[in-house]
Amino acid sequence: MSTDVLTQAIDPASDRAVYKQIADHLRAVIAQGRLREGDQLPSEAQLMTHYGVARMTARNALRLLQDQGLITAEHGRGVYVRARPPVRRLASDRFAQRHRKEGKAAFNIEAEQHGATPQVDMISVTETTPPAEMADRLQLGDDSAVVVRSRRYLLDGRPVETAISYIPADLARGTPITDPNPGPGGIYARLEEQGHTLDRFTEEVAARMPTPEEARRLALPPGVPVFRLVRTAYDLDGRAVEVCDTIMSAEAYVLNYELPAH
Amino acid sequence: MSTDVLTQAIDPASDRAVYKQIADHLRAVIAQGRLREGDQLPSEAQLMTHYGVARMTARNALRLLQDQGLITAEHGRGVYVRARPPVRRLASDRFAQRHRKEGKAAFNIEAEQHGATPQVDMISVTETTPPAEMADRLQLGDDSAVVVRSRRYLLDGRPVETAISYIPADLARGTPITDPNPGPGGIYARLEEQGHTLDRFTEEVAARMPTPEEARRLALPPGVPVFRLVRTAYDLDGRAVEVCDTIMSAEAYVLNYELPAH
DNA sequence: GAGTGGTCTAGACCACCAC
DNA sequence: TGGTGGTCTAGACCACTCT
Repeated sequence: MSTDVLTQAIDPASDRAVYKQIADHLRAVIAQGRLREGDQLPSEAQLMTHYGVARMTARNALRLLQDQGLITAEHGRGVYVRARPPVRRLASDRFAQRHRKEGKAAFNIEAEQHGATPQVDMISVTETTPPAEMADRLQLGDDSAVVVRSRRYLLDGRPVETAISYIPADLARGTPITDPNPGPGGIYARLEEQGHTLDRFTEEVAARMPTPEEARRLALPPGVPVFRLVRTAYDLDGRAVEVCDTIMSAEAYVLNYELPAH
Repeated sequence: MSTDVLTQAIDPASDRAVYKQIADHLRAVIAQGRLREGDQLPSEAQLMTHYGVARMTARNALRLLQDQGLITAEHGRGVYVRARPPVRRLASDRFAQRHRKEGKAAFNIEAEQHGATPQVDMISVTETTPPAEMADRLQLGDDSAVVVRSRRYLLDGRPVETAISYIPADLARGTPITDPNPGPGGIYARLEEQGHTLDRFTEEVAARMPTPEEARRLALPPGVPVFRLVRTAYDLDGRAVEVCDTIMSAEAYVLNYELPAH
């Protein structure tokens, strides 16, 4: 029942709030490895009797740890030390031409390297006018038409990222880019076939707490932030040919970049 | 008193918890711009009377928004829509040699571009053995000596990031790198003076919720994640000459990178 | 002193899970 | 059926801020 990890007592004379002291104890137990990933924490009732506090006080302690991403509560089952998903390291060359030429999209290449099964769902393709932010990045007027490709990526059945691509409509019309499945190599391969050889990408990385909608779509537990990664693809003429707005569980990713020193 | 934003009523027949419905209302009010940055939300007492709920229910609604980083509670004053600090965009060329040659450290260059006053405090320099992770990155044994430089950066008096650098001791001994103030151009300029011309950097970007210690050192309000950015500097021989472990308020930064497409 | 949020108590009923 | 967490009530005392 994991009551055996409850060794410390609280100090009622301390200025520190009781629930924070309890959280400190539990955090230390986890940090020391006395409770590991997937292990069950003492129940709220056990915390109440051990520390001699009301239920709200015990719950507040657990909430603190939950907000820090250390534990998850499962209704009717118990509270557990959070199991971290395997981290995916995104290399800075993941969009290199040599990978496209093998006829594979970046996500699939990457999934295979990890021995995971890639999957894409919630695909939609529409044509509309872009949000102002995306129009700016594409160097287009707000009233220009863009093809919007929205989809969600999964690994082994678990959602890991959502992405929305914006492509100027004049580049996409009449090509497989407007199809839900754009074919081998993905839309970058299709753009290059249209004569828009890709030259470089820029990526903007931000991190924040998810909106409720994002938490739902990515099945995120509380206390897990998301990356927002906005990638712009430029062709050899310097024209922005695509902007991709990606939301990823921050827990599941480490982003790798190379910077020249000169 | 901002009671005027309380227009909606809750639906007691709904399956959705009452506190979540209240949070939804308040979130919508903020999203619509009817409450802006710095504006005060209704007090807990006002929420109780308006929605006809107990105090805990009102507090739970506010806590939800706080965990999402939308509001901050100030003891004795009220609850306010969170004011976002100005975002600093970190360019991928910020460690370029041309900047070092102007005799400035990357942080100072960048602060000036934003018209902010840079400052560094909590500086410490010690010599010790590196944590295993850092020893790996430096391609050193665990028992090798490294010089550890720890410091905190502030803009206009507000902390924005902490950084810990690890430099192989044989590169640092007898140089200003072991001084709290390493001189113009920072430690990268000193390393180059020692013949270790920098060739490239790698950066690893992760994001997560801060530890309590990190939240304290960066004065982070609840609901704000941090970036962890680990940069490794390599000289022309391919030797890792420094690893820098940086923790930054994710709210205050957008990271920009350039990726070649070939 | 009045109003605010922070902490804590002692109960209640509910939904979910495992046995 | 019993244990778990989720929600909610109705109070209490406290620390902090502003006037």
